[in-house]
Amino acid sequence: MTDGSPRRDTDLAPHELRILAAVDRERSFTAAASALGLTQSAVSHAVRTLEGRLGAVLFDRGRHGARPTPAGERAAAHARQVLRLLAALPAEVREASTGEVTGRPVVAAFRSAAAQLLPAVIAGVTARHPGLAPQVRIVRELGPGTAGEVADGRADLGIATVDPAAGPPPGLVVVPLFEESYALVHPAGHTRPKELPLVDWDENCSSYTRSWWSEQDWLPPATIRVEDDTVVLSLVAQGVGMAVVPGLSLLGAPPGLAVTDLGPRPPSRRIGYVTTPALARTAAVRALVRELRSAPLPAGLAAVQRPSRSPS
Amino acid sequence: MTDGSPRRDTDLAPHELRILAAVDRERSFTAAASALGLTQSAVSHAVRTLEGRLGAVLFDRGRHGARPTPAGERAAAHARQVLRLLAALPAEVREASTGEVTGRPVVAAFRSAAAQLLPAVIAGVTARHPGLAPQVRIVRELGPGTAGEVADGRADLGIATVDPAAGPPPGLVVVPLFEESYALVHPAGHTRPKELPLVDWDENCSSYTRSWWSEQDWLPPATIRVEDDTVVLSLVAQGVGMAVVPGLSLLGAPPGLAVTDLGPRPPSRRIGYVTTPALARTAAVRALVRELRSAPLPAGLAAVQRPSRSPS
DNA sequence: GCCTTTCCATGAATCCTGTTCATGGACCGG
DNA sequence: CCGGTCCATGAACAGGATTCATGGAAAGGC
Repeated sequence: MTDGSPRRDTDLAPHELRILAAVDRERSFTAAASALGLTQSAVSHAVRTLEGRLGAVLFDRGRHGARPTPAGERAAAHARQVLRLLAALPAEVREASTGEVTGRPVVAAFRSAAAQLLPAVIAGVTARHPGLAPQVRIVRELGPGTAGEVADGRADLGIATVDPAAGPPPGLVVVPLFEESYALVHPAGHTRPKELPLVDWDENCSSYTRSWWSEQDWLPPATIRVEDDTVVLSLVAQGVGMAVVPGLSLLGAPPGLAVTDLGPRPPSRRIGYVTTPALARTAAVRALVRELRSAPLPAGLAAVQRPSRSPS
Repeated sequence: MTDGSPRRDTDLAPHELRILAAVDRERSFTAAASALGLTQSAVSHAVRTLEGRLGAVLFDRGRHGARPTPAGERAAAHARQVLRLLAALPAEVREASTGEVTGRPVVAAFRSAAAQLLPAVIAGVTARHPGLAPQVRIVRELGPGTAGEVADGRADLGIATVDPAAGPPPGLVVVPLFEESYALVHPAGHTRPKELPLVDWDENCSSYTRSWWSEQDWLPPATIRVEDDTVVLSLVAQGVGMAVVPGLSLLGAPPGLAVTDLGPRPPSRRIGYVTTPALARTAAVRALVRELRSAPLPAGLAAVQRPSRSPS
């Protein structure tokens, strides 16, 4: 049932996958070639034969370079996933043979998590496994966000906000780890913070706070939208407005801020990790997840009950 | 960034992974070779270079063949995963490029929906996607009903009656599609149908008609309960009683029946589809849902306003 | 013990194919 | 109209995967 494609001769070799990914990223054959240390001709030939084998045009060639078609995008994303898994293999073998955990897993995280959560995790995991050198990749939690990074093979592990209502995206494993409450920040010393405009930022998936807002009789007089939660905080610190921000964003906030609880049932969001089933079994990712679980919680975070594994 | 492990010379090619998997499975170089249509020598060479590249002994060679070491087992398991992922790539590209959807999705539906609603959908979707072969599974809408089939992984898509009051069950997506009115059926030519006993059936979740009944001053003299709506109709056709049935059940009714409207505000129920978030993203399920939406409405059904998608 | 069988190992030869080289064509901006 | 910048293409090259033809080692039969 999973089948359905006519058996082609050969399957795609790693270097072909790499070419695919490079062209997709660089949007140009020549750029991809030089990025890979190859000739433009090699890339051209490779893409050509690939397209023949897959029976689809993968890139629209034009004067402006090579734009991936929908098929090309899918192919490149899939290729990156395969490459990622492939890259994990040597480390796996090494771990099984010498018991040593190695590798350079890429962790994608949104800014505040990378800043407040990951340092302890990275420190802990490298202390435990000297051969492990995690790479952190900061990604805005917009659109596909960190989960998209994992899905597209650009990361092994993603730290993401988890919407418990939405099911996991296909092919990904999502596990909630922490629950994080939002709090009200306003300029220290301001007498009536509620009369200030609300400062919000793009990444703040307002769905987490929406239900809370709907229960309030208070509506902010205006909304200022900025790019980043750090900008939010500095604006608030300068007295421009107030904001409702999650706990992680508050850590490392500039001075001049006052924080007010949002009552007994503040809005909250969940933070967890995202990976693929295959990568979840690798020693490197397991070590990272274990460290994430055992790392000391920053203030404002609460561990989420660990769901017991249901027998399949 | 696309990188992941300390730079080895080359990374493992698919045929090497295949050899790894085959030797692990066959526990013999020669057997693996013949299974792959290769020479024993080729396998030997390949394993040798692999071991060199990975820096670990993968198989214990002995008189009885080749036994995988722990490292070899991990390597083979990982290799199989990579191969599986790799195998999925062509189908994915094909789907994205030609829009050709393949697969054998299972659709669970209650009888009348399967009989009146699905034929057009199946016909339409297979016409549009020759590679798609949906399976219909008729389920009595009792207890967990079609939603239960989806929740238990026995179906990809369920056609269910939707109670707008009840929230969606955890882990499922429920989307209403049609509104269907109930009507009164009675034997054709009967002078006083309201004096006949009411024929009802198990699946008829009376909650949809209850509020209507409570507004009537008319109460049927007796109730006959049967198993199935087709039985209801044939009993009514034989003059045994009258019944209040939804529009879908009326289609394809036996002759000898008269249908009477139940006034300006007849009881009604909603029919929609049920699936999981993950399945909702698959091309097969999406194609089916699209077809459900665009299929011509059988008489007696009205489309439900399509709720707009909230941004994530 | 010898001989046979069944494993895997190994070096040289072969064939395949990925890559480069050296072009050519299409298009855009001065 | 002329560089400049893309990608395409055919022929030549080079590297490596595979085969061929061996050899060594161990186990079982006699």
